[in-house]
Amino acid sequence: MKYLKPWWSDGDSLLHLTILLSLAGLRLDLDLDLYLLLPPRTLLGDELLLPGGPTSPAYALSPFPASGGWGRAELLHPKGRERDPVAPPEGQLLREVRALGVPFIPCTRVDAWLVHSVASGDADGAHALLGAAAAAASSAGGVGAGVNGVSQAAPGSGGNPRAAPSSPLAAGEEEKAPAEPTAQVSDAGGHASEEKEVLGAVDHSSQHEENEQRASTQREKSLQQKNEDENKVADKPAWEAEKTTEPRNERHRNGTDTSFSLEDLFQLLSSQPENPLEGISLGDSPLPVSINDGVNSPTHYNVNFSQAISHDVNLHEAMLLCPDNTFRRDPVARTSQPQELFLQLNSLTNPEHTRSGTNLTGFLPFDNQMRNLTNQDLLYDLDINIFDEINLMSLATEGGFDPMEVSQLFEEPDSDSGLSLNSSHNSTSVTKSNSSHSECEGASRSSSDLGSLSHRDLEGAVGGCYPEPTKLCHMDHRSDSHFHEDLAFQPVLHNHTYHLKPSALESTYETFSWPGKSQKIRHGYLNDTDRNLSRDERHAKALHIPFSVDEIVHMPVDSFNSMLSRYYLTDFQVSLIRDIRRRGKNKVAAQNCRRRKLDVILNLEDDVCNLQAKKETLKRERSQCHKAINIMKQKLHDLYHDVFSRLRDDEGRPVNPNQYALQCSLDGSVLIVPKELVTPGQKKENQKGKRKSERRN
DNA sequence: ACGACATGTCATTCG
DNA sequence: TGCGAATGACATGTC
Repeated sequence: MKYLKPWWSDGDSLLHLTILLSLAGLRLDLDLDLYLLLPPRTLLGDELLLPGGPTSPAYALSPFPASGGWGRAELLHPKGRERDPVAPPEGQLLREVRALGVPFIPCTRVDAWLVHSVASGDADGAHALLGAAAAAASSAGGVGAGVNGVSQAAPGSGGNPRAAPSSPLAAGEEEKAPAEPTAQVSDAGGHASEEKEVLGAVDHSSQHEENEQRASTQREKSLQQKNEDENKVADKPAWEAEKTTEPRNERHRNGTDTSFSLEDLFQLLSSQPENPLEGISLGDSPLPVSINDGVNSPTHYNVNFSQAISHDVNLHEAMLLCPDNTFRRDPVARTSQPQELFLQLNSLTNPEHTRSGTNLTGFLPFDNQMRNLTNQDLLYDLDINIFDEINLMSLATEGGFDPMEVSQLFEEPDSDSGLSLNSSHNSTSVTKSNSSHSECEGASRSSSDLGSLSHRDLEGAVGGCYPEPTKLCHMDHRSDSHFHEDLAFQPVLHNHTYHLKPSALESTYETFSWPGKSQKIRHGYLNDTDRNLSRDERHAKALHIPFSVDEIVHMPVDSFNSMLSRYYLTDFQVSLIRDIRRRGKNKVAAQNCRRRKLDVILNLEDDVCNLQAKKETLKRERSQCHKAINIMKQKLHDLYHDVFSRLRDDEGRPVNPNQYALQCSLDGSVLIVPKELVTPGQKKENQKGKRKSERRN
């Protein structure tokens, strides 16, 4: 446990709760479900306890921290509300919310949590959550000056909360004055020192025990101060603050107004459609809050929502896979989002009012609205895009895709359905997260279905979320509604895809055409991931073929045929799979063929070289042989003449070599034979040798 | 702009 | 007859 020492120590006003959320930390932990339970009448001087809080405040808000603590960020009530080191059941948490009458701040994904609550049957808890929201909305009077003041009070953020990590440090100078009873709005000057202190308290785990003791002591002190302030506030009705004509921000600045309605909060939220929290500067001073959730009696306390609320926590951004969602990116759309979000909230609480055009100020009491709600209403209205994605997924798995539909889908550049090639991947990740889903108490009655899927098989599949054959067959027999209900929990589960780059969904718009010679992929629409995929891989992905291309191509024919028979595949999918297999095999064959051809060419070239070398060698050998032969012949010729020069006839005269020849007999004897008697062959040889010797001479 | 080269694909043949 | 391998021919992308 870590105690965050408050940066106000005057203790004469209601507590200005500022939870310093590290923007960077939140960006890194966007899947954290953050709830801020802000106990009423928490006094200034109370210490902020972040159960299970590790080193980072943002991380400490995780509902499932590694330490096992219950990641609620709450103020320890001076009256001694004991922290609960053990994670309470979800329903208990919701009941606590309702019992306390405190608002929940829709940080990161509390709305997703709401879906989870509804889906898990905890309608009461969902109502409690919605109650606070609806109560705030019901009193909405438009975006007031206070809201604007808050929004304008974030010069350091530059309108981009992500770009202003230092904005919490840039809170107003006025807040440094301990005499200020309440924090001022619009002071973007800095809680620098305070935050440093807080962060320091968090980071130095070695001082943990010391901090805890100090916290305990200070809680006792603050308890007295809080009771005093509580009495002061109790004397001032909540509506009184509303009566004043003084601009809210001015009132805040002057410290004369210590109330801040949840309406203000939701006006802030609704004024920022893209990110309900975007316009709230971390440097904003605490806003006095007057809470009336429509269920419990009004309570008053001050919180610094500006710092308690995190950025980058819009449900659409956190849950859906639409990083390039025009809903968020389009500046024009942004301007229209406040009402849209508000209307969504309205429709959430009472769809009929929305349809009938009830304005924002015409809300029925929350309880009346909520009684008319069903879980399906809630699920439907929470985010229709989720079901768009689900429907398309089920279409792929159950009915297959019509080529024209697929083509139309992919060629629609303005499509904002969220269904994309990446979304299918996303579905995979969502499916994988069912394990964590099942960890949630009462999470889902169908989690076992999806949770039983083989991840190993899914990982290799091109199409993303596909079960094993037997599981798929089972799923096919389920009703659509059931299937959708299962998948409806996806947004509630941890979805880590919102860090995708805006280009991640560009592949959605890839031109899809059936394989053909004239086909040309418009790579401009492909993201880096899909650009690396082959055409067949993209097609298989688009048609949600539940096998990887490698499997399709390299699988033995028997396994391949049995696989096709085991899966419910459309003719279109089967045709594509067979084409993929054919093309894949032919591609390999072509590669092998070219490799062999190249090898043959190389071998032939080697043969040529070898033969040429051999030819040269033979030439040399032949030349050497000729030389040797000539030498021998010359020696024979010389010997011949030498022999004749020594020969004498019977009369002692030299023998004429032109008239006689030497002839070797078989027994080794040498005879002098007249040339007339020499055989023709011997004669020719003798003549040849004679001519050669003459030429040589 | 052009050619060389690599690669994928189709059509066809062959075993 | 079906299938896979092999291969020529063509198209396309890249350098």
